[in-house]
Amino acid sequence: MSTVRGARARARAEITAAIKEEARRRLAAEGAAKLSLRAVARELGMVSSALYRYFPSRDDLLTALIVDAYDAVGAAAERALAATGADDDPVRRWTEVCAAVRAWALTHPHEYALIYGSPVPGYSAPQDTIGPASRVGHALIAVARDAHRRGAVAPPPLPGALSAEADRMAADLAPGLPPALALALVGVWAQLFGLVSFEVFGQFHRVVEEREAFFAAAAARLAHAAGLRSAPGA
Amino acid sequence: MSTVRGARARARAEITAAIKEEARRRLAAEGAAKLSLRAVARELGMVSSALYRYFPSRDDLLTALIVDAYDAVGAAAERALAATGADDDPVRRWTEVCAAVRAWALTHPHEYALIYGSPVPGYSAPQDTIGPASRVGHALIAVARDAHRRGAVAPPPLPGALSAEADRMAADLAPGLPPALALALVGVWAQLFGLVSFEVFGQFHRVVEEREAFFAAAAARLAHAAGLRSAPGA
DNA sequence: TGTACATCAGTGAACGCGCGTTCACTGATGTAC
DNA sequence: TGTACATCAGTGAACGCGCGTTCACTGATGTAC
Repeated sequence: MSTVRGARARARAEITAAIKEEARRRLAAEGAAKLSLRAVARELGMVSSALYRYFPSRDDLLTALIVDAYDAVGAAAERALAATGADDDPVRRWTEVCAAVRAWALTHPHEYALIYGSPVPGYSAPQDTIGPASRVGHALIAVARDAHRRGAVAPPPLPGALSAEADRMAADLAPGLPPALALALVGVWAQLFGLVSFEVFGQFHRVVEEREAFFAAAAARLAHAAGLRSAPGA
Repeated sequence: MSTVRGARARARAEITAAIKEEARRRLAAEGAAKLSLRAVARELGMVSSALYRYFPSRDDLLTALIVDAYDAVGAAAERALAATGADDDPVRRWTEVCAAVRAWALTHPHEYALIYGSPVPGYSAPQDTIGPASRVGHALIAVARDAHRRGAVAPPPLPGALSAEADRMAADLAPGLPPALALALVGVWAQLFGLVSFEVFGQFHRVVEEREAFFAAAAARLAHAAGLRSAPGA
């Protein structure tokens, strides 16, 4: 039972959490490539070798941070999704999920960079990350699925050369949805993170000033580009 | 005269180039955060202190690499632009510029990461980078400008809340073009790099297989999203 | 054309520093009888 | 309930390593007269 565990297990969970918390702080200060076990230990008042009781190596700590970050942004997207009803206007639901992703990214820029920025060289993400990594995408698919159920989607025409690809995408990611919709969703999913990354990474410096309104408008256009329409009954 | 300079100046230029070349190789191996002057020197058979004759510090070397990378991807975009005529189909021109950016990114992933990935922590880009950084954007604007001249643009409607922002963007970035077009261009510019980054950084792993065709279709949709239309005379 | 001097590239040692990881250890906490 | 033992967290020293940057220096190349 995880709820009725001994003092030792409780202490272990608490210290593991404290290590990750401090590591996130170091991430902000130094970046992922320079994240150092010794610095984390020092800040925590521990000796560096003590961390090896919790994480077998630096890379395992990094992996834990990556999984946590994917989970955090995924949870933010899912909360935004859950805060709207399946019968709400699909375009509005879509933009709210997008806005939640953006808000999380702006408040956690270094964790965002960890998962959507340049890959950390020499580090290759293990299998554990692929589930959490797909949560945002699945929240977007959920919006599209509800819209589709209500007949509020009109996906853009599918180029012939991509019809097999689109079939595969639909089967893998969004079973039951039209292949053209699945293909369009993958495209706008990537484009959404282009908007967020440019804002978080500073490319909008002196280019976009009214960032919130700009993003909201762009996200709504992404919804349309994916084929979502404002539903008749909304 | 830079063409008739002495042996010393010529040697200096050559060695500076060799240092940057080796640094780019190290970038691929270690990533920007871990780029080390000593490793570059070692690989070049020099003593590490000798590099200080060429770059006053590690950060200055990084800056030079960043400027070079922006220039390289900008030049690739401009070549693609120049290879098409102002009277060619705007959507085709657009996708060819986009394809050139993608091709450069795929062949220079680490330099791409340097400029469009997570910012290097502790490093802040100086003024010298902002000119080169805008070259891709300006190539895209050039496509839109020619299309506009021929009446082949129909920018999407401008949300009222963004009309001042759009005016400012047009004045700053694309004088003479309709504000709604300027605003849309900034959005699709960011979205283009979302597509490229997801491919280069591995987010398309097991998601997109037919990457070239997928990208071409997405880029063409971006052109439409910005308001470009296939021109009547094309 | 020849000489004296200034400029510059590159050397090698040294500075003070931080890193990941291992290992034998101490002492406290938990478990089984 | 009490005791013996096993488990575990944390210590501190050590390993071998790499880093950026400074500095006084040597010797070659360029410049001025």
